Amino acid sequence: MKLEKEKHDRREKKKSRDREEDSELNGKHKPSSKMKQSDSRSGVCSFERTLSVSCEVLSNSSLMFMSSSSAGKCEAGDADTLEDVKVDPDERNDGRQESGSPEINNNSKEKTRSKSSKERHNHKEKSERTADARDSKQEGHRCESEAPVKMKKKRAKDEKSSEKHPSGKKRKKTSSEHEKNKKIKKDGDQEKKKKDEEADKWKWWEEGKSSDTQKWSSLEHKGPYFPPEYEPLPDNICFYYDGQPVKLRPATEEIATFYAKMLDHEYTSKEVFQNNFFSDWKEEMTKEEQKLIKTLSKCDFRQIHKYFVEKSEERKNMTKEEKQVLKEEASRLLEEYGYCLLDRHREKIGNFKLEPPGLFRGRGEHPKMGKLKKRIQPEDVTINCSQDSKIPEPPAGHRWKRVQHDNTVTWLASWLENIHGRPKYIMLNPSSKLKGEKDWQKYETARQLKTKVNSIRKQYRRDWKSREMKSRQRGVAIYFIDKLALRAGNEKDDESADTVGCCSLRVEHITLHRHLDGQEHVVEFDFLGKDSIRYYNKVPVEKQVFKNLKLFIKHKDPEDDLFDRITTVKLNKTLNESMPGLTAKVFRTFNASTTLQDQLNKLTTEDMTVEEKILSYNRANRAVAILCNHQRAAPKTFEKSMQLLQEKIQKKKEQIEEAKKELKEARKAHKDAPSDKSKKLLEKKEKAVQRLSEQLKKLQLQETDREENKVIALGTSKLNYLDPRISVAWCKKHQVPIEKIYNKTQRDKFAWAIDMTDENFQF
DNA sequence: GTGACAACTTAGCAAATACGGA
DNA sequence: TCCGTATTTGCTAAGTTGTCAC
Repeated sequence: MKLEKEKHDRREKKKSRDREEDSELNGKHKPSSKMKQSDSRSGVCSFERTLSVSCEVLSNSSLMFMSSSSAGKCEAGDADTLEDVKVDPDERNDGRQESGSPEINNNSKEKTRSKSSKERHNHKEKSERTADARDSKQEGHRCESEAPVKMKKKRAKDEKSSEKHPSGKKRKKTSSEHEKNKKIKKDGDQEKKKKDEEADKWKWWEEGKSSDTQKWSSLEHKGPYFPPEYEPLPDNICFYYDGQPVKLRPATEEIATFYAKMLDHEYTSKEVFQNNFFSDWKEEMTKEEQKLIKTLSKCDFRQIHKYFVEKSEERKNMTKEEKQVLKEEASRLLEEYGYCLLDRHREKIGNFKLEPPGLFRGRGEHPKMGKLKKRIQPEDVTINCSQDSKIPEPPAGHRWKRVQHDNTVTWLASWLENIHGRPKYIMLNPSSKLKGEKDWQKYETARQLKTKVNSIRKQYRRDWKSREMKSRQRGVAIYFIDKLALRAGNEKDDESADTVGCCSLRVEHITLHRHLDGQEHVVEFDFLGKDSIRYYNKVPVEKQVFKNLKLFIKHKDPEDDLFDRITTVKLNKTLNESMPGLTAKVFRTFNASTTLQDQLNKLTTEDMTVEEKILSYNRANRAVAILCNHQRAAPKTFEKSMQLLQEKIQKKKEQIEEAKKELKEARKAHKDAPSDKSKKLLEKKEKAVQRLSEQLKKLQLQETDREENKVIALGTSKLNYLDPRISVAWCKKHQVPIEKIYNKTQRDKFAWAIDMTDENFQF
C-alpha cells in the first residue's frame, strides 16, 4: 500500500514537472552548430565493483571501451542551462574540461579497423544461412568428427585384442574377466546407442530458415508429468501446537511439511515469509484447525523437519542397487514424457515435469515470499499439439482445461501459477530446433548491430543536446545500455521485489561526483538489478552526460524516476527505427560477444599450453561476466577448498625439491661411474622433476582461476550472451578440445555452432 | 498512448552426479 | 572402494519484448 502510494505520488509529480522542464530546455537551450561527434566509450572507465577480483582482465574489461569503435570528438556542454545541484559534497564547480584529444587518435585507428571488419563481415554474411553455410559446415564437421571415429576404431581394436592372451593362445575366462567383458559389452552398447543418437540428430541448420510465425507443422507429445500425490506422514511423526501433538488432515499437513522442510533455511526467519505462509496455510485449514491454530509462534514443525532430514540421509545412504532402481525409473519417465515429435523429429522437452506444490521463494525482499504455490491439476492445464496428433491422455478421472492446436507458439502445455496469476509453460530443451534457431538469429542480430553501432552512437550523442527532455533522457539511457550493458528496466508492479534496470533507475540509485579518485565526471551506481543482485559501479562518463544527469535529477526527490520521460517501449521503438530487430537487450549480447572476441584475440598466444589457453578463455569469459554483472554467492566451501589447494601446491613444491636432490645425486653417480643403468636412472630423475613441475604449474593455474572466479558466475554469459561460434572457432584455431570449454549440455545446445563454424570465424 | 497479457529469454540456487585422491 | 569436492543439471523466478484492445 505504501509503495503504491509512493508510486502514485511519483507519477503525479512527474506530470506537473513535465511542462516545467521542457519549457526550461526550450527557453534557454542554444543548440551548437559546431557539434562534433565523440565516442561514448572513449573516456577512461574503471569499473570499481564490489567484486574484488584480482584479475588482469578486469582492467582490460574496463578499458575495452577505450578501444571500441568511436565516432569523433564531442565538444560538450555549451548548450545548457545548469545550476549546480546538491549532489555530492565535492560536486560544486561547473567543470569546463573538454574531452581529451586521444579520442581523435582512437577514431582514426577505429576507422581503419571498422573498414576491415566490415569487409570481413560482408564476406561472412554471404556464407551465413545459405548453401555456403552448408559447405563451411561440412568442412568444420569433418574436423570435428574424424578424431572420435579414429578413437572408436582404436578402442574396438583394443577390445578385440584383449580377447586373446598375450601368448596368443585362447584361455579360459575367469570371473573377473566375465565382469570385464560384461562391462565392455555395456560400454559397447552405450557407444552404439551414442552412435545411433548421433546419426539421429537433426541438423536443422542445414535446412534453411523456417517461418517466423509458423513454429511447427506437426507436434505430438504425452502431456506433462504430474508430481506424485502427497503421502501423509507416518503416525509417529507429529505436528505440535502449543506443546501438544495435533493430527492435521492431509491437505493441511502437506502445507505444514513445506514449511518444515525449509526450517533450516534463512527464509523461515523472515517476517514476510512467516506471515504469508501462515495466512495461506490458514485458508487451507478446516474450521476446527483454524480454531485451534491461532499463531505461528506456537507451531512446532521440528519433528517433521527431523523426519525429512532423516529421509534425505536414507536416500543418500541407499545401496547401489537401490539407486540403480531409482535411476532406471527416472530414465523411464524421461523416455515416456521427456520427448515430443516436432515435424516428425524427436525433440527433447525442457521441463516436462509440472512444478510441484510448495512455498514460493522469491529472490531478495519479495513481498510474496512464503505464499503457497498450489498443486497444479489437469483441469488447470492447457495442452497445445497438432490436430491430427494423438492427444495426450489426462490422468485418470480428470480432464484438461483445454486442448488447442496453435502452431504460432512453441509451448506444449501451459497453466496459470497462482502467486502472480501469470502463465507458465512447458517448452522444448535448448538443444531443440525451435530454441537453437532463435538463438542463432539472436547472435546474427547482434552481429548486425556491429555495422550500425557507430551511427547509433552518433545519434544518441546528438540527443544529449536535444531541445526535448525526452530525447536527452533517451540518449543518456541508450548510452548507459551501450556502455554499461544495463538491462532495459521495465516498470514493475508493487507485488514484486524492488529491483530496477536502466529506464526504471531512480535518483537515489546514482551519485554524481565531479571528481573522484583522480577521475572526472564520475557516476556512482548502486542499485538492485534482476534477481536482486546488487549493481555497484563507479563510472567516469562524458561531460555532457554528467551535465544531463544533473539536469535530470534537478528538483527531484530520491525516490523519483531518473528518466521520467521515457519507457522501455519508447526506447525500443527508437532503437528499432535505427535497425530493425534492435532492442535494448541486443546491446548486451553485442557487447558481451565483442568483449569475448577482443579478449580472446588479446590473451591467447600460440606458445601457451592448453591449460594456459583455458585460463585465458576463462579470463575472457570473466570479463564478460563482470560487464554483465553476473554474480554468484561464494561457494560455501570456498575458503576450505582454497586452503586444500594451497596445501597441495606446497606439497608439490616440496616434492620438487626432493626430486631435484635425487636428480643431483643421480647426476653425480653417473658422472663418477657412467653406465647404462646410471644413465637410465638419471633420465628417470630428470623426467620426474619435469613431471612434477608441470603438475605444480597446473595447480597454480587452477588456484588463480578459482580465486578469480570466487563470486563470478561464468555460466550465464556462456549460455546466453556469447556467440558460441567465437568459442568454437577459438578452440579450432588453438587446438583446444571443445570439451574443455563446453560440457555435454552446452555442446548439445550449441551443436549448430560446433557443426558449422571454422577457425576463421570472427564475431 | 497505455495497460494487460502472452510468450519467450535470462538468471541464480540447490540437488544430483561425476571425479579424483587416499 | 570410499569420501569429500567440483561440476553439471534441474528447477523455477525474474526479466524483456511483442501484440492487442481500449
